[in-house]
Amino acid sequence: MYKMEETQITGLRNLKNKKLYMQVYDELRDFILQEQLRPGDKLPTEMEMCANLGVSRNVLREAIKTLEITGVVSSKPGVGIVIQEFNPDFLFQTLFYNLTSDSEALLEQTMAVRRVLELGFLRESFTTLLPEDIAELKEKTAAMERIYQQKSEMKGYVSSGTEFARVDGQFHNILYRRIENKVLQSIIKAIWHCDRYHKQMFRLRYIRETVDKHYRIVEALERHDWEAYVEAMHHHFDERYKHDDLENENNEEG
Amino acid sequence: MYKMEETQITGLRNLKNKKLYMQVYDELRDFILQEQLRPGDKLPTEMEMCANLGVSRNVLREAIKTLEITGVVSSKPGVGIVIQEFNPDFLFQTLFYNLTSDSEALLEQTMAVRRVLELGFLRESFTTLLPEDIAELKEKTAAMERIYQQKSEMKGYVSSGTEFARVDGQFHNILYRRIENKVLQSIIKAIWHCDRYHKQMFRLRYIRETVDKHYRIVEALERHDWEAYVEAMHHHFDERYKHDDLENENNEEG
DNA sequence: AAATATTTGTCCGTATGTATC
DNA sequence: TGATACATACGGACAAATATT
Repeated sequence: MYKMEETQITGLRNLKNKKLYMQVYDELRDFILQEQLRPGDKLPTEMEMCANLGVSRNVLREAIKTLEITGVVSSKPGVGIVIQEFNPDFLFQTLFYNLTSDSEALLEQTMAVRRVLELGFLRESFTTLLPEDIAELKEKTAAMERIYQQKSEMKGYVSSGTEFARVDGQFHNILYRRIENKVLQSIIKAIWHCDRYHKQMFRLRYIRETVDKHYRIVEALERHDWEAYVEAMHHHFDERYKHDDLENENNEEG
Repeated sequence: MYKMEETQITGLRNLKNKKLYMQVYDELRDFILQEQLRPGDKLPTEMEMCANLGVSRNVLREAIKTLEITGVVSSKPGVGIVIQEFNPDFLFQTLFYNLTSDSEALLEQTMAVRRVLELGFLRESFTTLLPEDIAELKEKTAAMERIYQQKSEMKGYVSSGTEFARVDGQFHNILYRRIENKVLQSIIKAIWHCDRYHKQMFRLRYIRETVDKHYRIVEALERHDWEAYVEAMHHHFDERYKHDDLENENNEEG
């Protein structure tokens, strides 16, 4: 069936300063890669792997459970250990977990990366966007406008900041979704998740400006005007964090 | 000292469909958040936590080891389990791990992201680099040259492709390490981890060209010539995947 | 400097529950 | 129904690393 011996580093304990369960974890990931295991495929049984790697059941399980908790595999009694479809849930979850705990700086660093990425793929975005995408972008901008109206009238009773961030995320997702690049899309998606936690998101003035910026982007795209698109996108990012003065208009929702 | 009882869900086994080590993992993360543990703070000892949570040491360790492998804590014999500074390395590593296991195309998509990121932060790289960094870059290039020499003489018996990738990764890490952006650094690090699996890495001609490109980059930096640096970096990335013709010079090592 | 206590690292054995045939 | 294969969970034991006295 599976021959772990081939890809196995003979003598796992060669790197003696590294802990065993770490080595086993690395080994297992390499094994999955090198055997090109696909979702649905099964790993050897625990006992087999213990024998092949020459480690105890405990050590192996500490590695396997890490794979399971991070979503790489799923193990069931009586069945075995099955490779799972890639699921970014764990990534996002831990990213927020860490970003929310402290470090405002990290959030800004993340935004700097986002800026470079989006601007770097601007031309590809422009050339791959379809008319239906632009229509959808217009729709999303309208949705943003509605959220703004609700917030300004009802003083934040109805729609939350995270709702606005969600639509904002969808907008940028549309911009880059025609580009055949899962990595780019994953990162943009992940970064959007962080964005939800940005305090700016709950300020009325920030929302107003963001909506306007998106109008400008959509207009440029509708005219199919490359220069204007570039300018609108730069405006979108470069003006974003200029307003450090606090307003305290809308501080509902934590 | 630490009072785990307060944040503990009384009766951990209430959610009977969920596996114990999963529950413990969630429990521990909540505990860290709720107690507001900062980097350097210690968790209770394994035995204490076993008692508080009412689980065996094995189950607890499966959760703890997940926290350790994902970089949340670090455990040492005689010391205990210490909260670590947030480090997104693991997240991006698993992100790219999943993406590269999908298909060949994704590897190129990853490189496209890398190109945009590195070129996007080029100016910041240039302005933050110190003389000692440039010296180190020169050193790394010399190391690459040595690997090339070994490979061309011994036909791949000595140094592996992954060894070359490692040095290449170090080179690019140096370029961007002075920029205060952990996210950027993590992505770059993660990407060269993927690079190890790129088939090009085992081709002699590719290595030769790569070494020359790095020479060019170092020279531009030594002259402190911004224009030349930009050109050298563009050359580095844009020429990278032009040679799709196979040579089969050096196909050792899987 | 040396002995001792503390804490994690690693291994073993056993019983239980679940899926498959 | 029974038998088998497999993961889940528990407990005990000793080794190794570190801290403390």
